[in-house]
Amino acid sequence: MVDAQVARGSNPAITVDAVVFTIREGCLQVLLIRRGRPPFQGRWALPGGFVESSESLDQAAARELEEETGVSEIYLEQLYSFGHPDRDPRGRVISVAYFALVPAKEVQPIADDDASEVGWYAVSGPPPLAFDHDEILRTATARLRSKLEYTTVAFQLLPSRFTLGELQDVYEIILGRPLDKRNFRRKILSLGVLTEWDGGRRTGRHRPARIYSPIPDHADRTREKGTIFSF
Amino acid sequence: MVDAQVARGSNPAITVDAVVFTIREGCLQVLLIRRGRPPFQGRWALPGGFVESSESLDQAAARELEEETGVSEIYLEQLYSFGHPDRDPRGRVISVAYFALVPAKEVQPIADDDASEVGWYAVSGPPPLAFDHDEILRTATARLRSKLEYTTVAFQLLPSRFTLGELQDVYEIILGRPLDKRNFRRKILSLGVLTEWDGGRRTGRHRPARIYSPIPDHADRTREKGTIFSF
DNA sequence: ACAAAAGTGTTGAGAGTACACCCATGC
DNA sequence: GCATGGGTGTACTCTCAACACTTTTGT
Repeated sequence: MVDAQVARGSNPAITVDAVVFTIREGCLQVLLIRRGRPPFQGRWALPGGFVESSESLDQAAARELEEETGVSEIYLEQLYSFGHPDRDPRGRVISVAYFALVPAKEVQPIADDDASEVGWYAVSGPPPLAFDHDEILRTATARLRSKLEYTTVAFQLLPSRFTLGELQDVYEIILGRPLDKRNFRRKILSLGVLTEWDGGRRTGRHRPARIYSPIPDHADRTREKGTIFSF
Repeated sequence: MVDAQVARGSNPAITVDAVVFTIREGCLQVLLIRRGRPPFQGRWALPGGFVESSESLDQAAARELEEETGVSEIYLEQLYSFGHPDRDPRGRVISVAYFALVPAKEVQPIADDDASEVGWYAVSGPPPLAFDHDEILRTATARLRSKLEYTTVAFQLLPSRFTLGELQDVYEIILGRPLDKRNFRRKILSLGVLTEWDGGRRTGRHRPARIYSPIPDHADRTREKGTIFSF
């Protein structure tokens, strides 16, 4: 964030903030940066920044995200806009929040000049956050849980190839409860959006697992009627 | 809209635009105003205006809506933010769109100085709209259809007391297909959010109908698991 | 051999869907 | 008496939920 932009003109400033989720260390985590300047200097905050004049909101969010994570082509969707008049002590700042899902292994957070530190934190116990970012985080978490049940966004938290066991882990972590393995597999496979990859099995300490990947043109299914999932 | 606000400072201007739906003349209609000044002078547009410095986005939307309709306490929810750099020919303007539902009989649109005319138009065949308001309208219509199926927002399109026949008409109009009367009534009543009003029946040309109203603390049910409706 | 994750079917309950007739009133 | 919307029940289908054991590998 650049302070100079806040006060210019009579119009509010517009920022784009991103809630970037991943699954790491067995829990749902969110990407935070430590602020290098006031206000809230030293406080953790969601990555974000001002919208530039030639870019759309989606482009601004994608650019910010690429700056913080080095990754483009990640799942990104607009979440909600936050505009309480006193949410930023510097003046009127409206934040258009986005919500992103990344596979943990493909992302190495990058600290830039505004952010002295970058890190992943468990959503269940985040540090105190700057501005109203705790509210934004709660909103995003609720949206993620909700979308798990009627879309296939969860695939975005995994690499392009994964086993059904890994996928089930993602669901169980986010929903916070165990799921029945047989019902889970039957339902996922019946969606017809996964194909078995015949390049091998996931080898490990135990019985090798089949590897699946989303079918090529699979844009995350949203519900046409009824829920896709209701575990 | 006030032109002067667009260009001030380097920040984008922020507007709040509202997609106000109602059921009228047997179809889903939207409130439009005819623009009294350029750009798009004479073109129909969604009601809206700039956010004032001391108000939140929700408050700005509610204020604009009250100015256009004379009604407060209407159902209003944030829809989406639109920010393509060239969506407004005057310069960078970001619109936070809201979505509102009103009972037709309780609203008498009011023309103000910026709007030479105000009127209801069928969503199925609206006139050409200013800016990207056709995209906003499509987004809002999709959201309304979607929310019909897992919430009870449809109640907001009717007065506080209504018959099940009137409610079914609302669903059929918005979803665009006939519903089975027996299944509809069973499902709505099984939600337990309506109470029969014992002050009388809806008398008319035919057999008098029972009158219901939402139970007092009924905040529109969102789904806990599964869909509430899947007709 | 044993520990650990992979993989596989069936049954019962509940929700959704389809479907047809009588009732009460105004005209 | 007739036209019109109000009001009611049942049978079939399909999806969801609960539940336990065998297989395959690494160590």
